[in-house]
Amino acid sequence: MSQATMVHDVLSGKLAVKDVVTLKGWVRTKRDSKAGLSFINLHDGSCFNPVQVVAPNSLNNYDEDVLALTAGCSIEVTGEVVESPGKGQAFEIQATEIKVIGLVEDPQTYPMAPKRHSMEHLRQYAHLRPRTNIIGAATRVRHTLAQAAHRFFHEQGFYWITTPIITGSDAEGAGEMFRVSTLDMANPPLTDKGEVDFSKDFFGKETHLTVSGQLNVEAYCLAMSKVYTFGPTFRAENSNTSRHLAEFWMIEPEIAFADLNEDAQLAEDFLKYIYKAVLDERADDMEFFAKRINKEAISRLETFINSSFERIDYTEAIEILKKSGKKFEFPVEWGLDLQSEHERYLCEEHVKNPVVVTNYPKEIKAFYMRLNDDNKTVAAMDVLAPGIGEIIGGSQREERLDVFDARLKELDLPAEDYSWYRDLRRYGTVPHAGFGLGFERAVCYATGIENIREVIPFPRVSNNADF
RNA sequence: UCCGGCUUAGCUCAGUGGUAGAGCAAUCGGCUGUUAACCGAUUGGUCGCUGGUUCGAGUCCAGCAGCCGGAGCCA
Repeated sequence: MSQATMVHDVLSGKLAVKDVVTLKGWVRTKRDSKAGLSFINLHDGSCFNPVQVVAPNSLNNYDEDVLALTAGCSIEVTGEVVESPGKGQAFEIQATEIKVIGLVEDPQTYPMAPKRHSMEHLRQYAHLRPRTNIIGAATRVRHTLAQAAHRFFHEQGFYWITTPIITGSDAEGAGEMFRVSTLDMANPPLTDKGEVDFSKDFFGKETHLTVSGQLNVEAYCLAMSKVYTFGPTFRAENSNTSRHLAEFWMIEPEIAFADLNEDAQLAEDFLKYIYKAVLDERADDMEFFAKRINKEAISRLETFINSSFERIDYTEAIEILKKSGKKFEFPVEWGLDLQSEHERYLCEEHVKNPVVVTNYPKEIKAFYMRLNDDNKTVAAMDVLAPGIGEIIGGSQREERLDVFDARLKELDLPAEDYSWYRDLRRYGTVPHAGFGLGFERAVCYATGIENIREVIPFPRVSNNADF
């Protein structure tokens, strides 16, 4: 690939005035001046702002090509970097040559016309929406968060474990699953009992898309000490909200010889690290989000990374909610799970910052969570963020085989389904803990974008797998 | 899955049972080192689909579809 100059190189001042460069990109807007020139705003994804290209009518293809340019056209521009005499940009390109690479077929119906569009409209054009300010900015922030996540773990001595996407385990216990099968659905092989015979299926058993890499990553944790997963996750739940996707990316660190406190500290350090990276590296995009999406987009991240998370025991949280004097739609009672409205009160009104709620009643939490000494609660935590709700769910895992087996029995789960997971408790077991972070929710929090479908390139939700 | 709402021009939306509207975009013209410029004009419609009520339905009713918001589930 040729070392093409990017818009970012020009606007950042990396290039010297009078350097002759060739830029390739897409037209965002064009303004013609009868003074004998046109102004073209060109973007190529390398940064938030487009570069202004000044096209004089002395160009030999000015009338036929330059005047015909509309939003979305792709062009190649050669010209000199100059200081801009106009307001709004320090540098611009004085074009000496403009080549049209691709015109827009019908400017009137081009879906990304230079005007305000609704998010629903952009979603219907998921293949064209990355050309817009907001999706471009969200894409860069998403990238920065992903890179920062890997960098954080790497610097802390974690190993990235790629856990399987297709799972033969029906014990992940985190929700409805998508089946993976090569059987002929119209005419499947049947057992004597008349049920579908999955022993004839591709893997010789029933398989699904993973709902969590946690159980697998625990195995690597109990050998490599500090590990994490970062990959796609699938939930076949018919949940229709701005916070859920059928396909999303999850980050799940797991640390050995650690308890819930260290887990919560890890979550805090991690979130602060990735959000600091966004503030440091994507100032241009964040400025846009603060201006157009959420006025507090930048300030709340600054507050976030400069204050320590409040930690509240579940039992304490119940007391706070009871004493709040607020009228809640759902009851507040020890033993009941916290509802969205309760979580929102805790982090948005009571603390006004992210809050870690710990030690939930065992009845409302998963089988693998470690039983506390009170025999009533488990060492679980939720990190709640204002505006998003639950951004992280984690726990210390039950490492004691006898306690784990008792818990399985209590929940009527067959021990044979957990044979390899039990092995981890039979051979050199150690206390360990981890959490799951919904990556898209983290992107929502960073950008202030409210709907999770805007922060993943091609969202998959029930009834919609277009593109 | 449940509750509520919406569906009218390329887009965003007005529209009181009686001739289909605006802004933006697009096109044309004017003006201008312009900044999602400004001024003027023009083009653009099976009012989501099916049925019903009515002399008459974009408007009222029913069904269906799609989308949006909230809830549940969760990350």
